Amino acid sequence: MLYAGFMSAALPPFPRPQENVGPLELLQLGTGIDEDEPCLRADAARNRARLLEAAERLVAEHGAAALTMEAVATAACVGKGTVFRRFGDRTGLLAALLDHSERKFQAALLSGPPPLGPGAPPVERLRAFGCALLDRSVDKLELLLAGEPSAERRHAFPPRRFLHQHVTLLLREAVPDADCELLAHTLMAYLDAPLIHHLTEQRGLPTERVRAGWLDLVARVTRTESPARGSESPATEPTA
Amino acid sequence: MLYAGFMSAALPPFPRPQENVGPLELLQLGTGIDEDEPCLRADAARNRARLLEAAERLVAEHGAAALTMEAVATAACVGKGTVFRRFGDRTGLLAALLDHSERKFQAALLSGPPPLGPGAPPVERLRAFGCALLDRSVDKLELLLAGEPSAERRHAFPPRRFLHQHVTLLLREAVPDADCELLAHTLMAYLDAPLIHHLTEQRGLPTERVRAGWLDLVARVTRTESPARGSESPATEPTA
DNA sequence: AAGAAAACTGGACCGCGGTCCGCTTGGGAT
DNA sequence: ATCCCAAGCGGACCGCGGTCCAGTTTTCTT
Repeated sequence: MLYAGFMSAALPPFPRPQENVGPLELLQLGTGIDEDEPCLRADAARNRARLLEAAERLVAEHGAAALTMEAVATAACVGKGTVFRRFGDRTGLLAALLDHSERKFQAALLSGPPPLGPGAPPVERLRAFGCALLDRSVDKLELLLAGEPSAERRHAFPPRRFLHQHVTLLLREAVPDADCELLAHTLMAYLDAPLIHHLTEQRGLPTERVRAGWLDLVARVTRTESPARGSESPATEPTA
Repeated sequence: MLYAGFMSAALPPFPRPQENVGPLELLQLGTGIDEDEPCLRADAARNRARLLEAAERLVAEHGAAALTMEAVATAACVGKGTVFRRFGDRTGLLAALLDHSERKFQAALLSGPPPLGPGAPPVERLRAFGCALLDRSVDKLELLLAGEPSAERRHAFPPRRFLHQHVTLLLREAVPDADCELLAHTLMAYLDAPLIHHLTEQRGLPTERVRAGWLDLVARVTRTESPARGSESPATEPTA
């Protein structure tokens, strides 16, 4: 079954899970996450807050992987159906938990100080982007892993699309005659939470090496030179 | 909860799911998939065959995404427990379905004719590798998507590790002074099934463009020149 | 203030992935 | 031929994600 838009082609479980974005084109310039409940009934808003608070507490207590929708509902003194109506599915709930951090990051990209925000040359912004996203991902790794969308939706998820779009734009400035959309996917893939998790937690690489890998990757992809290269050894690779 | 090895740290559901590889070091030189049941009781072997056949039929009939373990068990006239004992979990069953193709591909890499097999210069082998894997992935896309391991296990799965190792080795020949292990992750990420699915089915890119993207990526990562560049336009990018 | 439509609620319900455990069976050893 | 027991078996069982819908609450209209 193919998808026509963002949400599943099948009819949504309820009138509308509310937590999704509008038409696809919107997020091209928007934040990738719609504004906080534009018009939410008083009780609904209260329940939403309760749910988020409960979820946050449960994650802190038992870890994101162990978070169940039912437990959140119970902890918030609310019916299970309410959780799903509000957040669509487990992924949506986890995404909501990440929303704050997400927005902050997006804001920093769009209007923060350089080199992350506008004002610096594109390659420098790319470098900063990767390092910042790396930091953020390490920070929120548990939520990111637990909240990963299914394979079919992964690349269509608004936050990812937003970041991808950002990278694409920077690349177009840096390497105008390349297929920047594809190249952006490559760069984004390097920063994917499951990969970071694998590298840092399973393989035990120091984050410094991962960061150096990003800088090198940007250099290669944009066919520029690494900053500060040649003075230190080129990553020792204690492979196994 | 962190992982100590390949299978979950928790005790396996049965004595041993049988379908996994041995100790991690083994797959460094092995195929990444253990040999066909080295010693399997007659009835067990028969049931295994039945199960695979039934699964294949069900996938052909209803699609891989709709495949349920229970349905496979029923269709094979076998108890549900047997399916899980044999294949560990849904992912394992799907992996078994892909096993044939997997081995063929691995054999081609290890001992097939160049440029895929040994004998060609590393960069050329990388190019061929990507194109071949791309073809294979497009071919088996449905199974690959349906059988994707969970985020935590994804990069630790034997087939992936094997391919990653292969790319790492080629890269070490091509760019000796780079962090080839990380670079290999980047290259592998470009060939990930969910990304290919997104690009070809959701965004509608022609596979030709995706293939060109691979060749360009290899060129950039290895800091070489694209083959046949300059004659055609550099990927038109009909973005929005 | 009253009535009606829309939004929201909660918990019963379903299907599936995965586990458990008492029973069966295959295939050496004697 | 018989015994024995590890390997295998299967289906009852569990928990969770997700759906449904009859009833409730809020808010809009007049």
